[in-house]
Parts: sequence; structure tokens; C-alpha cells
Amino acid sequence: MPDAQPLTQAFFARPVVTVAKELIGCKLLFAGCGGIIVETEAYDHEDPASHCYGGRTPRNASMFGPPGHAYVYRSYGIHWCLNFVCGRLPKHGEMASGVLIRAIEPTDGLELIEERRGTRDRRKLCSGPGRVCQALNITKVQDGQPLDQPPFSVLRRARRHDIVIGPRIGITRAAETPWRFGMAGSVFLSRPFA
DNA sequence: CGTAGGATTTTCT
DNA sequence: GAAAATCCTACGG
Repeated sequence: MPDAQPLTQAFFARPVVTVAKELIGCKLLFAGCGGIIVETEAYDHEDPASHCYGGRTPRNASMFGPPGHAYVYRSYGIHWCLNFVCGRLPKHGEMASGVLIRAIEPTDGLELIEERRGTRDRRKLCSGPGRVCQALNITKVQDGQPLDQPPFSVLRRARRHDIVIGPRIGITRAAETPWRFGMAGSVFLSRPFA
């Protein structure tokens, strides 16, 4: 079997909903720690729930940069959350989009992940956007970094998976938009789908 | 099983 | 001043 193929920036330079779906089953690694992506959410420039909806600010500047890079933001003043910057139309300039990485199934660097998370409960290690960043030690330092270069790598999925779809979590505006995607049957989701 | 409150940065009103 | 793309702990049924 050949090694899993790293996804290049071209993979991310497409419509954000497409990328969010195709990321399910892909593998995210950061400095030797990571696992299979099992839950994502899409956010785009026409979306009242997105950080980029109101235009560029110091916090969301990375989302207005090139696709295939990280956007890391502080959530509720406490946690870090990781997004993959996705496609936008250059002619529109001030548009941006991103995929929030909500949960992964940890497979690599388990010992280090358990230490950072303070638990050995497999289902609580990386099941939630704040947990993912704590487990992989991703912080503001990674904001704007390219996803196709170390210490990041995102590997193409080994096979297709059934996808479940639902409304996004923790938002009030555009709360009905079904842009949350998950791997069917996974026990590593942040929350079950309806 | 459920609900409630606190921690604390960034943005907007 | 309040809300936010969250998580943890405590306490009640």
C-alpha cells in the first residue's frame, strides 16, 4: 500500500461546503499527534454565523488570506479552535470561508494527547473543537500557518465514509443551516446527530 | 440522565 | 455591557 497522500492547498481552494464534507475521513497530524477527522462545520462569507461575515478584523485576518492555511481563534476567552481556510473568489476580495475542525478520532501520539487533556477516556480526548486544539497543542501561534507543511499535514482519506448532516452547534444566527458534517456511526463526535 | 454556572478574550452595541 | 463557532464541574432526578 502506498503512503497516504498529503492534501495540497488546491484541495482547500474550493467551495467550503464541499471541502467540509470531503475532510471527513481524512487524517490531521500536527507534530506527530492527531487522527481521523470525524466532524466538521462550514462557515462562509454570506453566513451571519461566520466570523468573516462582518468583514476583516485583527482576529479573523487569516480567513482573508490564501486557502490551505490555518485560522485559529480564541473561543469564549478560554479555548482555541482550528479552522482550515477554504476557497473564495479573488475578484470579490473581502470574502472568506473556513472549515471548523470539531472532532477527530485520535490515532497518533496518544500518550502525549492524554497528558495534555488530563484524561485517558478515548471519547473525550478530541471530541470538540476546543479539545482538538488542547490535544494537539494548537494555539494562536499556528494562526496563518500553511496546512501542507510541517508541523501540519492533512492526509487524503483512505476510503469514502457515509456522512451525516445537521445544523451547526453553539450558534444563534443561521442556526438552521445544515452545515455540520459527521462520519456516520463514529463514537468520537462532539455530540450526536439528530 | 439532565441543567446551571463560571472561566475570560474579542467583537459589537 | 453583553454575547460568543466551549468545556468543566457540581448538583438534582
